[in-house]
Amino acid sequence: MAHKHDHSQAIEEVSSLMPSDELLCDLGDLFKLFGDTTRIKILYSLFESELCVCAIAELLKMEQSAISHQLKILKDAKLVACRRSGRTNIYFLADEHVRTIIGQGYEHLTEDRG
Amino acid sequence: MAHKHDHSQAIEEVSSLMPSDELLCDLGDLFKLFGDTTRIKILYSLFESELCVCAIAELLKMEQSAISHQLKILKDAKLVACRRSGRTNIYFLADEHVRTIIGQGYEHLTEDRG
DNA sequence: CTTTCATATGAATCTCTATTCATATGATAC
DNA sequence: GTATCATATGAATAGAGATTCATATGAAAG
Repeated sequence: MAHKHDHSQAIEEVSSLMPSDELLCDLGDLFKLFGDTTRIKILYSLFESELCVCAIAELLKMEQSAISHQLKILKDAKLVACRRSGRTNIYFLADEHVRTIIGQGYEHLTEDRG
Repeated sequence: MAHKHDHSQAIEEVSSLMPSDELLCDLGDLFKLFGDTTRIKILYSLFESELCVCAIAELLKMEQSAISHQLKILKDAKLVACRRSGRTNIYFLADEHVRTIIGQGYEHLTEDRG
């Protein structure tokens, strides 16, 4: 903490531009949702059409329980929502930011460097 | 895995639109980098000016070692880079997508719902 | 060359979290 | 009602990862 060379000026400048700790924390939590391959796959699978739980499980070749747990996380974060249809729960994207955020990441990965 | 109701058609449609497993995995890894408050703060602090390690540590009120570890992760991912200046290492953003991706998350959090 | 400063790094710890297993809930069919 | 299907959920496990501590490296000053 006690450093010898001074950078208090730079720190002051940057400090004044930094968002609140709460917002920065929320930002981290938001991106954490996208930071898991299973959740990314689930979100991507809902890009074009709504799907029931077992369709997603079959598509991703994963257990139904694992998918349900992740869907709950995404639902709590309001990134997906669902509606009942008979015995099945149909999930769909609930936030258009999902597309743009994943799209930006996609661009970053597929874009030629330059 | 063996479900009784059929959704093979929906699965086929979605399957054909899904990116490769490798890309989806890379996407998850990319967002994982933004899914940590410390790394978000580091990246944000580099938005306006380059900074040395101990300036970041002082700014975030964290130990120098913790910052160094996270900077290594960000550097390995090519999101930041650094240059020597005497005894200090000056870090700076190495990828403009950092701004846009964080910006999208910021918009999502601060935008009025509607 | 020795000392000091700035940073990097390896190991250990601790926390967080994704998955699995077992089971509960909720809805339809019979 | 009972049986079956679809989903949700709690507990346990296991793996990943963030921080700390101690120490190593690397550069400049003396």
